[in-house]
Amino acid sequence: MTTTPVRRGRPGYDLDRLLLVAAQTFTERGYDGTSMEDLARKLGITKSAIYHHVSGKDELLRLATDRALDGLTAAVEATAAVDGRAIDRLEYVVRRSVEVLVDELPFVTLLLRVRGNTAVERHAISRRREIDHAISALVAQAEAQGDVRPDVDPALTARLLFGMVNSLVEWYRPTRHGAGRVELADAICKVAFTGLRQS
Amino acid sequence: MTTTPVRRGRPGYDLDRLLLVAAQTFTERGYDGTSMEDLARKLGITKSAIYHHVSGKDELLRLATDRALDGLTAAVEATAAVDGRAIDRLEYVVRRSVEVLVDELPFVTLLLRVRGNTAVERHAISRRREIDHAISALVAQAEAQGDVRPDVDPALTARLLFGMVNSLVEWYRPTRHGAGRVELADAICKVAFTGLRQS
DNA sequence: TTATTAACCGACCGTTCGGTCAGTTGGCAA
DNA sequence: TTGCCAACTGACCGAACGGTCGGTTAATAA
Repeated sequence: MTTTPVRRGRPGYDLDRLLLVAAQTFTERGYDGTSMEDLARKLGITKSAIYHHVSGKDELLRLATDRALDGLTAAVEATAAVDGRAIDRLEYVVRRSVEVLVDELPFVTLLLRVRGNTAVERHAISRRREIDHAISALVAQAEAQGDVRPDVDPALTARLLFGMVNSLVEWYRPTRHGAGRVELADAICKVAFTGLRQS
Repeated sequence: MTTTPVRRGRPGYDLDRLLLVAAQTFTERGYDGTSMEDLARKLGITKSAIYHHVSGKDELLRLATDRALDGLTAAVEATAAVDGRAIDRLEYVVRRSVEVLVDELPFVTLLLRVRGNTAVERHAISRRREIDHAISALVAQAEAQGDVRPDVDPALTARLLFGMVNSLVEWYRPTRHGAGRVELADAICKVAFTGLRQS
């Protein structure tokens, strides 16, 4: 059981609330387009107060992207525990990924915008690449087992699949309390695995 | 037959070359992350020389995104001339879109990163929305004709389809002279229309 | 040769940026 | 009621930003 740590001193923002606002604003205005003043104004505190919580702007980015990556990594790792054919594990990781995208939308959206111009961004991209490789290997395995179409390169298939899944951050807007999360995953799996054509 | 317009005065960069470097750099470092000095350095000219060609940074963005939008709009409009069922026109517009994405990669990539924080960005998003609506209507029509699966909302289907298509800008890197453009469109159509599952 | 024209240079301006620092505020435990 | 400590403030700094301007360079047309 998790006990709330004893909060001492003057109450105010904790890191979680700060991170959420930072991730949302970085996504909305872009990392470079967001000034520390912008964040401070949204939080209702001064710029220098932010430096009480983090060492600088790039630590905000690091913590926010790490949060998304931790969720996605957990989704991929949970897949290993699923038994069955590779294609079943693939569908499972798609469903888990959709859940993470919805639950951690501001952080995953930010992650998917990162391009690798700073050390923090390169670290995030490196972690993303590991996840992509794991999924790509899963697709290749499913193809070797005869469950994925053999006429398309598995690496390309994996990219198209997660191109579709990740596009979620471009248009999905949360309804109250993540309603329809499962229905969304259902629809994505239907279209991705059996195609949009009526057969 | 197009005649090259008579170039007078001191030779140097023209708008096209400038736009290409601008689009590439905006994509790589982000619009706000790119300074006019950065562009000047890449072009081998001074910052002020850029202002001879354009009125300011945001005009560079406008011209670059317009170029992508003109290509995509042309792809959608060409679809109207195709006869046959709606699903055939849908496949046609996917293929034409892939061509545009490949041919105008730096400009389309930039367009897909734009978020709507300035007037120029909002204009680009507005034009994009028109294109999205046209494609969404096409999917709805194909579903009404019984050629697209009826168990997924057509608007969602359209988003997933072009989520997949547009993801191309995230991983596609040009081979010399656009080789494999058709094969790429083939693979995307296969996966999108009939699914990645071997049936 | 000369006029015309496009392309370009370098110094400069006001503003905003990320970040620093010495001090102040306020809730809680003892 | 006192002492502690996390949370926060406001003034400030050097650097980088987008943009301006008056003048210069190098091609072509006449």
